[in-house]
Amino acid sequence: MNLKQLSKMLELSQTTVSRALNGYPEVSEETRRRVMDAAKRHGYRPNPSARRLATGKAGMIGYVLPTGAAVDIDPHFVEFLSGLGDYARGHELDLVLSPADAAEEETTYRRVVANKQVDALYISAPRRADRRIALVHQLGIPFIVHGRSEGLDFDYPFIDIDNEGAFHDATRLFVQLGHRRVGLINGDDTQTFAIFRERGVSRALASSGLALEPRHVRSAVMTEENGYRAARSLLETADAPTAIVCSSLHMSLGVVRAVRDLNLSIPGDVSLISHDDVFPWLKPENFPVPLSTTRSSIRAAGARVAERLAARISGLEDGARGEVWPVDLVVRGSIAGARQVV
Amino acid sequence: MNLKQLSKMLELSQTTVSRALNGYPEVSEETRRRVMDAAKRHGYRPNPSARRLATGKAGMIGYVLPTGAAVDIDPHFVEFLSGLGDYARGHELDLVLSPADAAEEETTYRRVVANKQVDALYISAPRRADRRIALVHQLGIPFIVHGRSEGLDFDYPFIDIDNEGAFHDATRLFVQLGHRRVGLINGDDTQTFAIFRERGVSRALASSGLALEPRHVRSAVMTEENGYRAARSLLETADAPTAIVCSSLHMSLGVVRAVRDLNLSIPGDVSLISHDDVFPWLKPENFPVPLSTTRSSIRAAGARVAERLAARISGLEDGARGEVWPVDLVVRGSIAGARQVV
DNA sequence: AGGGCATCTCAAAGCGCTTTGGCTTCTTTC
DNA sequence: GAAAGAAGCCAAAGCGCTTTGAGATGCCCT
Repeated sequence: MNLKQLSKMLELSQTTVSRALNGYPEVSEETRRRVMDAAKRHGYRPNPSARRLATGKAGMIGYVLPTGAAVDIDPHFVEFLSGLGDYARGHELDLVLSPADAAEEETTYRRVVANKQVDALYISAPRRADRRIALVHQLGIPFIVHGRSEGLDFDYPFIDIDNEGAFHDATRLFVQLGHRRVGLINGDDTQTFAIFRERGVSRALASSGLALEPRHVRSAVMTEENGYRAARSLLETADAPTAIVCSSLHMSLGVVRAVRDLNLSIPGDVSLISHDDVFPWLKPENFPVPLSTTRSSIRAAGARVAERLAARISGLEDGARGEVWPVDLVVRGSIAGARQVV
Repeated sequence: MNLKQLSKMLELSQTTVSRALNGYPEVSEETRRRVMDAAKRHGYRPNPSARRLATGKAGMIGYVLPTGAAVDIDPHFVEFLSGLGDYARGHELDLVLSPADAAEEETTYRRVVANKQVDALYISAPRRADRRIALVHQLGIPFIVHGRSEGLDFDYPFIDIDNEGAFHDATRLFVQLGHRRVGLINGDDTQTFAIFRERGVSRALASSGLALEPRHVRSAVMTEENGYRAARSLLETADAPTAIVCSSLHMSLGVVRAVRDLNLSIPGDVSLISHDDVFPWLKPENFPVPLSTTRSSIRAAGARVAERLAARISGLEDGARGEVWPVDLVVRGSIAGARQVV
């Protein structure tokens, strides 16, 4: 059943039927009702390919998925996706994933935009002065950044959590508990979120006259293994930190293992606060010692990104508003006062 | 630059240019070369929306993403996706994710197919007599199932790992080591993979005159927390199993925690073999006691699914061939002989 | 009564591609 | 040398929608 048939059936022109269906004002209410009814009764649904060719609108949002033999998609992605889905279903908004490896990323963005495959796209895990943001901004397609990038000479819409604030607060708590040597096990430090987190730790220490020693900082892709390595190398030194802020739960698994391997204990020898993106499959309260965390649901962020993307597509939102979400600091058993205040 | 302009420029008809570009035979080699050159030089790329309207081909593969407030996307998905991406990039094959909650799943499949949004789709995590498979089969769109479903009255193309064989072999090893009470901590037992795994354990026990006691079986969504619960309830009984086969690494994290909480040890009191889908962020060799595993890369499966999907789209593959991949059994420190052979 | 103005409807022109059917021109065959 | 066939190209008709520009129709006002 296509528009032609439907309009013939109604003895109206395609124009009128199309307008009635799409809510244009130049159609009488009666006609509109009649058309709507018939459409519903016959299960008429406009062919998206045709509509798309005519309007240039795709009805989909896009994401260029970084892939590559040496690239692993982060498990955070799956939770973010759950959130996107939460909004997208019920809005008949589909998501197009365009895999691209780093070398062809720009080409892929250009292709996706030039082909009008999607109406809007989002960018995640931005780095400093992220080129993708600049590119997409310049290409003029609606977009939202999940996270932030510094060093760009224009504003752009984003949603991010207060990484700096979170890690600042976590660190301040350590300081209040008497810790003077605080370590940071961070994610990949080319990413903005990691930069902000380090900044938060630094700032909190600084306001108590302390400093974040470079030798107390580690950063790497957030896997259990890297968490283990980082923790070991941090804890095996002479003036090891007595408290650690860690960027992910997966890394924290490694930290816990390292602490145990070194015959130390949490929180007796080392206090630990981890960031928690809220995964269903791994919860900080279920760690051997329940983990204190800075918590922010990445799933909620996904839903919000989808919502704003939809708003931008339909013109309800424009401008470059950035949204920064506060982060909860949840205290559990993994922290204690410093053994001896120096 | 569109076809019209390009053909005008070449002083050829659109027909000829189109044919030259798409490799039809009724174009002279010289003309083809000329066209190809011009196309490349001017960066001409056919508009996919137009092509799509004309041909009905979308150039994308689809996946109906189960979502819902109570539904969490499994982290396995992200690794599978990495695999899909491995193949898809370089083939300019995009993936369309259509989120749908359980109640609307069928509608969504119908919509996706009716709209010709994708040329093929895949289905994962099938259940017994999976209705999605029946639906998609009936709708006549090319598809591949990742996993298998039993109780369907037709054949269909799939790729799956030998879940039964894997868990059979793991269990047989336990039996050979003298274990007589083997427990199973399984994933959601409405899913086929879980059914196969249980079957594998049963069969191995049976061939030694043993039986898989229902009270030694647990099944739930594969999270750390559920692993913990399952292990505790299994190990706190009088005739607790001395060896456990577990369906996922995340669950195994919980098992390890439970064992420790009960002041037991691995492999002293309990031997453990886990299935490992090969996640970059969590590796069995890095468990407190390195975990023996049945190993199969879900990422590789993703790549293979994409490859076969592409083949089916282009008509290189048809029929209902099922592919079953063998699973490695990797022995590490988490298993030992039974303390006392009864 | 007739000009002016809404209001509602329509025919037709795109959107940019593929594909059908037909038309030349050239080669082959007997 | 005519018939047959092949090779190479083209005009035009879709694909199914949106949107432009214009044409009816009815109503009000002077």
